[in-house]
Amino acid sequence: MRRHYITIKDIARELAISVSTVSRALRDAYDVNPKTREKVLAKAVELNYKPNFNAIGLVQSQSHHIGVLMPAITNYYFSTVFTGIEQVANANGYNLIVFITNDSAEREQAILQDLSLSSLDGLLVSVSSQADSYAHFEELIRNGIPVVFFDRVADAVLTSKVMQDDYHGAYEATQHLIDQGYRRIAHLAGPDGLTFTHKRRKGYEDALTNSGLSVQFDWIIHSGFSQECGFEDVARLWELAEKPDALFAVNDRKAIGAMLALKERKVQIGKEVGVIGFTNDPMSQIISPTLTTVAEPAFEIGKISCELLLKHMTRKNVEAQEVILPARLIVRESTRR
Amino acid sequence: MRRHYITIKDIARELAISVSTVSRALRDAYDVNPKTREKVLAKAVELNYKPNFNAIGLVQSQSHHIGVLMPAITNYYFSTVFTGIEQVANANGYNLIVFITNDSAEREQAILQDLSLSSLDGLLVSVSSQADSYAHFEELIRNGIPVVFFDRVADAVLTSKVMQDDYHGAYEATQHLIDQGYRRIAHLAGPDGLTFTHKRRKGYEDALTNSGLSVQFDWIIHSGFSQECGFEDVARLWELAEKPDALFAVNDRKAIGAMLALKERKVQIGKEVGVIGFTNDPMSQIISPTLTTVAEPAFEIGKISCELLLKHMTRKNVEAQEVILPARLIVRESTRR
DNA sequence: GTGGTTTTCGGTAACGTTCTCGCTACTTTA
DNA sequence: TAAAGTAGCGAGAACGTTACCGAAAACCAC
Repeated sequence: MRRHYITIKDIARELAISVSTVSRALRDAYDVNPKTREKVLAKAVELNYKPNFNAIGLVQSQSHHIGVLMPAITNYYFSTVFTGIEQVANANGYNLIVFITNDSAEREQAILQDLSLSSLDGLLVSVSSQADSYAHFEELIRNGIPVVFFDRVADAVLTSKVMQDDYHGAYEATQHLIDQGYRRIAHLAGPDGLTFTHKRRKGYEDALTNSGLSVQFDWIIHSGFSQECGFEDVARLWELAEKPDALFAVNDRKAIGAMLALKERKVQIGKEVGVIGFTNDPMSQIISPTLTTVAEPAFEIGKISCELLLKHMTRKNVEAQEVILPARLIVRESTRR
Repeated sequence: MRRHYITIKDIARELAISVSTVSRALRDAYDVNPKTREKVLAKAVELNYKPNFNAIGLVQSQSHHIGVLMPAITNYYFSTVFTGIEQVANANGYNLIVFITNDSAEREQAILQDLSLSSLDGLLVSVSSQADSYAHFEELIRNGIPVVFFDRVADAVLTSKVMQDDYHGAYEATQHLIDQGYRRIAHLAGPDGLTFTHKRRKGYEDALTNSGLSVQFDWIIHSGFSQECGFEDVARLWELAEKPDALFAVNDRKAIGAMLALKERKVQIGKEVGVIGFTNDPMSQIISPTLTTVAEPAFEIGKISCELLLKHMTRKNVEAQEVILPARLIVRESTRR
């Protein structure tokens, strides 16, 4: 199992100089003659020297690794956020270690439990929807490993957070439905434990009351994020005596599930019942009628999260900040009468 | 930047025993009294000891990291493969380091160039479509770092590969079109450089000739994987004097782009022109008419790739093998007349 | 009891790198 | 021309852990 690679000792021996000098030459050229530096660099290329990050990490107590902990990667939003993270991390010479929780609180706990403090310089997190304890994150931060939350944030933890404008996005979405003449607007909400679930619900409720419409609690259904959940939510709503004439879903997948359920009931989407989602998943342009939605700047969120984390990692005592990026209403056919 | 954590030295000091004993007790209990082992374990929990993987990696010359190098992660196929990889890696105590090439050969080269040999125990790869040189992979393998290819494999490199049955999947897809009575079948093919592009094209061509149909070269268009490419390909095909009456696309996104182009031209999909894709992207069930496709076992491919890599990593001289998983035709509306 | 095993433990080197400090030799200054 | 400064380099310790080997202690059989 043991392998031997070219080390700075090999370079030193071949050039008959000390390892200290080689080490200095390879990094930055202070206290080293330009000529020797050239020689070292040339020899390093010749021998195809690659630094041993374990050794560097050991002596500097850092790893050049950033952790990314999130519920899933098989959907548009998370994979796009991740791509943004990757771009920034890579440009700054950091590698990404990915942990997928499958939206399970136990899994999240287990991952954080096993996490070696020495193997990560920082952590980007979107919490699972059933998470109940955030002690592990606080422990990480206490131990000098910065944590930045994105999208699904843990309010209680004092650190930087990056998210879209959930409240105003939801408000605008609901307002748009009202403007289109819909009056009995239901909300297919997300899991109860998440911050943005509440923000989006609040935006929905405020838009209703500000227009003089009452909030009807049996038109608000909390469930998961999947297409199936949206489908089932409609089934429940359509058992009510007074059915809604519009649906505001917490995300596009749920909205799509809802649309499929409406189609099954031969309900004309748009004309009879308006549907609006959240995310701007590419699917929203594929389904017919095309889905009105609130676009989240996923790629930007990834980039900014990572940039913020790097700031926390390199500078000391950067104070925690909340970055809220604007969400944008995109009107399509599903809310056109 | 320096941090201090609990080490085995701390445990040894508190228990007044040697670090060697602590080290043995924490790993596996040979040469250590069960009682002392218990004491060590208890103290480790009490002090919240976390092993330093840099130090372990340094002395054992391994990292407990597996690299995953792929063109993108923002699509159904790759993100699902990745989830499969993650499941196996995690179950075996390995972390995943992700590299995204954005399907750029230069980017891929740069990543491999910078790769520290000590920071990875193995690598899973899906090559970029413009890749021209595979020397870096061979160098890795020579240096004792196993490489396993999945989906987009590099034929020339002698190592294990995992893929779906591209040839038979394409053959079956084309045969299905023929069985449905389509006769002028075009192929929206993938980039020319990739192995599976050729396999799928071969399957398509063989199915045609075996049914006595001729292969018409202006009905075969090679382009990228995106929806836009599919859209443009149809535009080109519809300029021809003799238009096709069916389209076999190399993947679902392209098929969907093609469907959008057909809809724009008021062509009735299924009835007038059949369309079939490849992948079984969830979008294929959302679009209407729903898209007939060839399902790839993406999750399985991820799992098996990682299992195979682990085998190469742990056992010596495991011989390279090619695993080909069956692809499954799923008939939907887009090929129903 | 004596000699020989076996069990259990500790000392020390090693992994590849950086870091601190001190030394030499050359250059500058008065 | 001597004193002072500076550029360039090397020796050795340190980072946290495992691996190897030898020694002490406990056990066993006769």
